[in-house]
Amino acid sequence: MSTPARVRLAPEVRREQIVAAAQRLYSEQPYDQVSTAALAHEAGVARGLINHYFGDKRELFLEAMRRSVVMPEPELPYFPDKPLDERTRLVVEWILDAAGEYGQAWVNASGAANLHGSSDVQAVIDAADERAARLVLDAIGLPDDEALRVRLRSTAPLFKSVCREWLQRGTLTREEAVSLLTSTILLFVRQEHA
Amino acid sequence: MSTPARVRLAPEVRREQIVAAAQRLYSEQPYDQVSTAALAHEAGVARGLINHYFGDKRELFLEAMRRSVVMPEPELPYFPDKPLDERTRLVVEWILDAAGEYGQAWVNASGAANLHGSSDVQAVIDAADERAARLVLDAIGLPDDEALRVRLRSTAPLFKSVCREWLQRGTLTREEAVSLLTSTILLFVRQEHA
DNA sequence: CAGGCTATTGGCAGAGTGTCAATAACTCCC
DNA sequence: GGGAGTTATTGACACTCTGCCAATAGCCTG
Repeated sequence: MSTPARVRLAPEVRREQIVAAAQRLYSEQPYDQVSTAALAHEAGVARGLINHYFGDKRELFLEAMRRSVVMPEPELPYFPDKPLDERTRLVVEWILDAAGEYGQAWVNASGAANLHGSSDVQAVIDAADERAARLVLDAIGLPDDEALRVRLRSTAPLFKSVCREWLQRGTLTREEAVSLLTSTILLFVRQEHA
Repeated sequence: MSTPARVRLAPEVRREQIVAAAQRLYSEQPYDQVSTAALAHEAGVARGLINHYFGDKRELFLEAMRRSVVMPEPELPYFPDKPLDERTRLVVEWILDAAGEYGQAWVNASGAANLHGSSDVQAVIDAADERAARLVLDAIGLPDDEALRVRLRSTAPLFKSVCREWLQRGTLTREEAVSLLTSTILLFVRQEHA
């Protein structure tokens, strides 16, 4: 055999490998139906290694979630010369397209499933929403103001639920979704001045 | 001792007792940190009884969730003589007050925490949101139209996130929350005609 | 008060989780 | 090229948790 029974990798590489496997499994089954044995098997690794790298099954789950939940980073469109509402519409369209291609993970993670007030899962999602709000604010060309960011991040769950109606249920058209969300954003960022 | 070691109750009573205990525990700890032993102990019951009544630990969790997640039933205000936007505002105020008194559970349950597309938890929340949309539509005095209900239920997560900003983080005032949500509802139910 | 119905229990078997000392892959240096 | 050291990786062990089921004993009815 060309590959020895045991392969030794750089820690970061192995970490990635395990997280990737976790993302794969958790995209098909909920948390408590995925055993550490299954996770280890999918990653092609001994079960103990999961605890070595992540300490905890839950911690690995959170790490996988952090990756799946983040809005795709890159260049949001920016058109300084166009009016605010048009810039906003373009940003919304960009987000919806990204959601469409990028997969369901972002759409499906809109809040805490447990009833617990401050859960670790909620913290992960909050961080992602906060970051998204920052990016959008920047793309629209508004200052990264505390009050503005509060308003924008509270619309993040709305984005996800509207996307669900559009993508998964087909109860809204893309155009309707764009229109509703654009108007909402404008509503939220403008009402600050009132 | 006045109470015998074993007490025999009517099934519905015992069910309630167990669900109530579960609600109590799940409001403090996430799902996978609550053992069936703890649930049974809290309810003052043998562990096996949980499986007898609910079959599954998960099923008990979902039942507890169903109760915590539902918007308080009763009479939403209704003022047929006032204009639409004023009626809407009154309904929004009623909901926010209810959220304020009623506790955090409703606010905290805004979506699925796992990455899994169609989760059982999501189904419970969807049902609650659907029902809430129906109630609100009725209170505002609009017809229970499919298209309208789609729009309204997609705003449910927004209600929850705005309430979180207001109640838990204090980053929005009550008045701001009322104003933002009222405008959003009007936006969503009106844009249908466009 | 006896007998039956069934709510309730306790213990068992299997699966899952975290820990830890032992193992062996890879590197560095001679 | 080979030996020693570093540390990534493993496998087994102890423990907890879950679901199941036959045995038990409240409560009701006659």
